Order: sequence, then structure tokens, then C-alpha cells
Amino acid sequence: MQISSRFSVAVHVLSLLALQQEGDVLLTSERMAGSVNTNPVVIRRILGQLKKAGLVEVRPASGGTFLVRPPAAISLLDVYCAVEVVEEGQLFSIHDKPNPACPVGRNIQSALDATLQRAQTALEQVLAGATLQQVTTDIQLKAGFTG
Amino acid sequence: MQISSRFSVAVHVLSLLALQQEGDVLLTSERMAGSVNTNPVVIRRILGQLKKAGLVEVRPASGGTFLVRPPAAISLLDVYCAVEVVEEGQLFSIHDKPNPACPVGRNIQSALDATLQRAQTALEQVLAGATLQQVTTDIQLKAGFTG
DNA sequence: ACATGTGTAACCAATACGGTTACAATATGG
DNA sequence: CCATATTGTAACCGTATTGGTTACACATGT
Repeated sequence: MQISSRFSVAVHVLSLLALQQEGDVLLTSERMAGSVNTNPVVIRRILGQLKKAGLVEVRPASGGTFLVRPPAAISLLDVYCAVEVVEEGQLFSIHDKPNPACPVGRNIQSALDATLQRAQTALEQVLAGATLQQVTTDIQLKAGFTG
Repeated sequence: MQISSRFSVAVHVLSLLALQQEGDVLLTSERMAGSVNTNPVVIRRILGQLKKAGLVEVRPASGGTFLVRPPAAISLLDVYCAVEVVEEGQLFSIHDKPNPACPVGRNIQSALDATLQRAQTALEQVLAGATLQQVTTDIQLKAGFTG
């Protein structure tokens, strides 16, 4: 069981947008799909989510997708929430309907809940502290980008 | 997408074991299933994993499952690893085979990897710091246990 | 009018999960 | 030895999710 690759694809797409420069060829969902190595519809779905979350704007028909915010103002947590890979506070599934006639059954959910929430929050805080800017800077370093 | 309830059921089962007292009725997988409100086979599967991980010992045939370690020496991370809800370092799925002809495609995986590992580690560290003892203490408090 | 790109539904196959049934293997007590 | 209770495990099933595909309506710019 894993957090869907939708999240990493979304970061990929946002990185393409962030690294796009004036004068570059128009970045269509088709082109993005080429970089990701998937079908453009997949990209469009994700872009729909990113748009709904206010991270990108998308020009209908004539094409073109743009970041609404600078890369340094987009955290990986923003992306994670935008693509809805995990429901709020629901990373861990807790068995439901344990037997209330048993004290453990009656109390296990609440006894576990705080810890599991803390674990999820810890994960999300790392994502909150990581920006798209950092990702693209890393990509540039690795790629030997000059600008 | 959620981390399987197998984990929470495992904690439930371990809590039953931890709170078991001398003279209590034998705790069979059937009884545990009653508390969890599931089928005994489900419990047995999980017990198989916990046993393989060295957290419990199980008496064949005549029945009876026992903690191998004191509850304070069993972390929730131990349980999480025992029930194999998440593969090591694999909480996040990263799309594979991005296009290496594109600098973003070529580098996105490694550019993301460290951050995602850190996020997973942060979550797991919270679990490492939480013990079965804490869970059972909480259950006892909530249940108004006197023992 | 036409070409191009977006948006979305529907379909499909694969996978994981949790529940169930079936039954072999094992230990214990009578 | 036998009956009983319990464990261990395979197989099956239905459900949900995912990511890819196909189809096509809609929107824009030339």
C-alpha cells in the first residue's frame, strides 16, 4: 500500500511549469505527459486538481498552464492536499466496530487516535517545509542547468 | 488510500494480550476476534506476522498467545513493521520510467526521494516513540480499570 | 470553418484488502 | 487411542482504488 504516484506526478508537472522559461515552446498536457511518460488525460486530471486548489491556472482550448504562485511559495504539502492522495487525518485506517462489550474494544480507537494523528502530522510537516523551489533547484543542479 | 487496518487490529490484539491477567480465561484467537469484531482467521494471520517478528509466541493446538516482551518494550513501529503495512522506504509511490530525455524527467525521482524519505521517517519516528504500554495505560484510564 | 488543446466520462485490468469457508496439523485430557 | 479445541494456511469472493486508454464535447485562436 502506497501513497499514490499522483502526488509525485503532480510535483513533476509543477516542476516543468516552474522551470519553463519565456520563449519556451508552449507546455501542453501532451508535452507534460511526454516528460512523465504517461497519457495526457492523466496529466489533465491532475491539473484539474491543482487548478481547483489554486496552484495553477489553465487556459482552456488554446492551451497553456501556469503557476499561480512562485515555486518558493508552493509546499509539497500544498501539492499533497491538492491531489487528495490522503484524506485529512485519515492516513491510518483504524478497524471500525470493535466490540464495545470489551474495554479494549471500546477504547482502542481513541487510545490510538492521538498517536496516529501525530504520526501523520509529523509526515505532513516535513512536506510543509519542502518547497517546489527546492525540488527544482535540485533538479537544476543534477541536470547541470545554467539558468 | 490508507495504511491498512491490519496495523490497528494488531495493536488491539497486543493490547488484549498486555492486559491479560493471571487466572483470566485463555485468550484464543476466537476471543480476540470477538473483541475486534472480525473473523478468527484474520486474527490468526496477524498473529502469524507478529510471531514471525518475535513479538508474540503462540502455543499450537492447545491455544494461548503470549507477549514475548513487556509492553513498554514494544513500540508501535515494531508493530507497523511486523504487519508489513508499508514496505521499507516505500510509503510514497513515485511514478517510474519518466522520460530521461527531459531533465525534469531524468531527475525528478532523485530530487524527490530524500524529502519523501524524510517524511516517512518522521512518521515512523513518532511510532517508534509510542509503546504498547502507553496504549494500554490509556485504555485502562478510559475504561476505569482498577488493575 | 478548422485546428488545436482542455475537460470529463466510461471502460478496463491489476492490485490490495478484509471477510469467509475448508480443512490439515497439533497438542491435551480423558 | 480418541475426541476436542485450537492453530495455520490456502483458496475464494466482493469491494475499492489506481492508472492507463478511448471517445468526444467544448472552447479558443487563426
